[in-house]
Amino acid sequence: MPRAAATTDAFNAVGELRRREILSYLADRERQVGDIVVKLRMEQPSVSKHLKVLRDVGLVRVRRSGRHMLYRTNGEAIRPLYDWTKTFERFWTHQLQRVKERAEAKATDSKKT
Amino acid sequence: MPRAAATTDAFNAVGELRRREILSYLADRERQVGDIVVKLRMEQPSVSKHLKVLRDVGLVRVRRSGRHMLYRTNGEAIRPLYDWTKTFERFWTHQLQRVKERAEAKATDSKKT
DNA sequence: TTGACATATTCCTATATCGGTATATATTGC
DNA sequence: GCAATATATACCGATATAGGAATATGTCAA
Repeated sequence: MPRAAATTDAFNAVGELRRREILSYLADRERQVGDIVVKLRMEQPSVSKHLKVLRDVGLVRVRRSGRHMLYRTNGEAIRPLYDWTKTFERFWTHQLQRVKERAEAKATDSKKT
Repeated sequence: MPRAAATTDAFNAVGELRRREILSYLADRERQVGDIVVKLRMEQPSVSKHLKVLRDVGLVRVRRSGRHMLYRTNGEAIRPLYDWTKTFERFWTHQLQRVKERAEAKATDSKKT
């Protein structure tokens, strides 16, 4: 059994580097497919296919404008990923805490000497 | 060409639901493989294989203790994922902002009437 | 209507899984 | 050393890709 279809799971969809690049590129503003092709230097069919996956999983939105299709990132769909990763936040904030404490301890030592 | 190997990319490794479950389970404390098997109701070989992927990509750490292997989540390795998702944070914070503003506007309206 | 442009879809191939079963490799206690 | 326990690895089958090339679909402009 292979992995769950990318079109089913945002985590999975984002597992592909190219798709992350596309999402970042489409975060700022609407872009047409051709812009992605040029900017990210990918084949047009490849871009269309990635966009389909992202659309199916709700990570991007589209609207037609004449001959063009304008895509943009649906940032809110990334929130579940953010929330999940955030449950591990203590791992690095504690790390910073420790670094900070050590620095302070050192500063105190310096004063003593 | 299939997707980049899961052992190469933490995003990809985390694209698998079972592995996310394992990571969450191993976040609190060290656990031996058998515990994961029982808790998450997975076949032992399956767990070992997922753990190998997670190990290869640095998402978990191991140490041997007698006959057991003790695994724990390396939370810091999740930080890059957190950082990436966080670049989209404005999408939902702005959303909240708007909700808040609308609520305030409504409150003001009520006062007026 | 026709041609040009923009995007989507289809077909093909190679490959990376995932789960399951069987087996191999520790490590401990007797 | 040997049985028992814990974990890892090997092998198999089914399937979901990802990219490339070719083609289909859709839309505008003349």
